[in-house]
Amino acid sequence: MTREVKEAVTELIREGIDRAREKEELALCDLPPVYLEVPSEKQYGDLATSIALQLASQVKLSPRRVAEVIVKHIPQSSTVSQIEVAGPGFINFFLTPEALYPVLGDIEEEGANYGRSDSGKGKRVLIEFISANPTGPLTAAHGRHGAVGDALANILQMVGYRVYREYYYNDVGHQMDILGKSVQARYHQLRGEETTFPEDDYKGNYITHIAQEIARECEDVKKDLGFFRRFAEEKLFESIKKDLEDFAVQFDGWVKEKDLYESGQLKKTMERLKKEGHIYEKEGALWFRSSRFGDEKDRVVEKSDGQPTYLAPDIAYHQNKYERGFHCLIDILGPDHHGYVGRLKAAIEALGHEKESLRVIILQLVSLYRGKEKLPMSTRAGEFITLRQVLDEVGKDAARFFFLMRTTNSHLNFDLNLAKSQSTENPVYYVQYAHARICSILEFAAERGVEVNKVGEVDLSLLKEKEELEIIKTLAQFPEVVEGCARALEPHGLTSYLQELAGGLHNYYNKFRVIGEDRNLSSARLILVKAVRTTLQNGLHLLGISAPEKM
RNA sequence: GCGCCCGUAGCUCAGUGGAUAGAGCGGUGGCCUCCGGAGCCAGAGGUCGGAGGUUCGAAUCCUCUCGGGCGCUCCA
Repeated sequence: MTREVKEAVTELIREGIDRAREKEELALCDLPPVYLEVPSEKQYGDLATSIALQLASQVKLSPRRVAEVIVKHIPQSSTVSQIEVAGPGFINFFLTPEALYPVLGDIEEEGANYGRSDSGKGKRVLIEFISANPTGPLTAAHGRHGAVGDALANILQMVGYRVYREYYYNDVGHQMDILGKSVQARYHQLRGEETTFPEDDYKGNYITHIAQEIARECEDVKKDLGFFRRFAEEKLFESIKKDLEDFAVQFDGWVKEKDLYESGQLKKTMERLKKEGHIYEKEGALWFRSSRFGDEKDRVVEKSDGQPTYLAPDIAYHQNKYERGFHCLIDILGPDHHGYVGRLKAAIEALGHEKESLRVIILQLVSLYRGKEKLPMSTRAGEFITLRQVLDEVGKDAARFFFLMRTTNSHLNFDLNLAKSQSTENPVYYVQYAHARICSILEFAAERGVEVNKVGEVDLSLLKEKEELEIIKTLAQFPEVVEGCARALEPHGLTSYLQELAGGLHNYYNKFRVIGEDRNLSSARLILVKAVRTTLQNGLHLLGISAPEKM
């Protein structure tokens, strides 16, 4: 509901309470804040408050009695048509159509900005996601990270944060060595030469493809391990960037581990921790005293062979984020990294930052299905479905919608057959179809010479069908839905909202004609469906999904 | 053994301490002379894994327990 309406109703409730107090019908000392909610079911009205239940014990009356007393003293108003006391003591408000119509004007005026707010107050946020190392192609699981990270960034921008999207990867160290050795061994094998594969080698077909490419294109190059490693990294990164581009996932910055060594950031950060007494030596290794900051035990940051562990550059990286002026960090990590959160938070606290300034989303696993059949997902064994395969098979829009449909902390079952099917079962088409349908209505209006007017030129009070008012109420909720998604760092609320809005439109379309004999009525209804179209567009845009005019 | 996530309709899942726990799909029965049937409508389907507790009120919070997943390394 719009803020204006909510404020008006809240004011009515306060007035009701005040008057009851003056007449000494409520012995009240302390008034808690009055909250309004949108009731779970339509029969309970458009807005409701549980204030009477909260006050009951204080004023020593039954909750229902408190509600009745308050309602008795609420003055008449043009926004509210009916007030009821229901259930254990809820006060339910039914809004007048006149209170709803202004939403249509707001949407027309704000257009692509409908749903925007400034609640983020321009605060700078760095959101880091995917951050897959270039040791193989992006998998379907990375697809979920990409979809969630990108959509979340869009949503946060919409509510007034300044958002920076970043991808971090390790381009030095053990894993990259194994990558180089895997390609090298495969290359020698292709040439029929004797070779040994490293332990834990990467086994995917892409290793062979890279080796073949080297055999084809790099006849005269000196081929030491460094060469294989660099070549593989470059090739894999090219393909990662291409995948992201086709998946419409944007990044503002790329940070590689090597940068942290070369800029001195790693050294600087470690020295600061040492100086402040957060690092100690034991058994030839350097340990970070993370247990002092709530981690379950201390962690090695430099191994006894002098090499840093994975944690060290990661601490330096996060410190670097703060030094660049970001004081609100979001990391999206896989469930295999949840044990990592404690030490990371310990580190940022040791470096003088608020623990709460880092929010970590643990994004649960993706299981791919083809109908009933579960598909294998093992990076090491080289048996996995790549993001590229998903994109080729179901397309960007369906893939993104499916990745976004669930809460981040529950496992996602992704049925490729379902995502691919252009049928009623597939929610992404359901939503897009509503958009295309409205475009088609507008086209029809143009053919018939029905003018598409502005809100001010139309008699909106002709919109009095129950379905029309329901749609307007749904439209009015959009800004709050976006706000809620931002607050919870959960984009999935938007997918269900869009399904609901599309459902309202389809239902309406089947029951009523937008373009009919009555010109004035047609004009009013055109305003309504245009507002639905704008809102669908805005919602889909936030999710990175297209809003096609024809399908 | 310890930590995190999940357990809600046949299936996939929503549900920020509030009302008779919702939606989509599937299954059943209807709706195309009509702006796009990739659509709509109607009815069926539940001991919210289980047991205690907290309070005016618990799917939601706490404790225990059972099932599934993922971690628990001087790996990344």
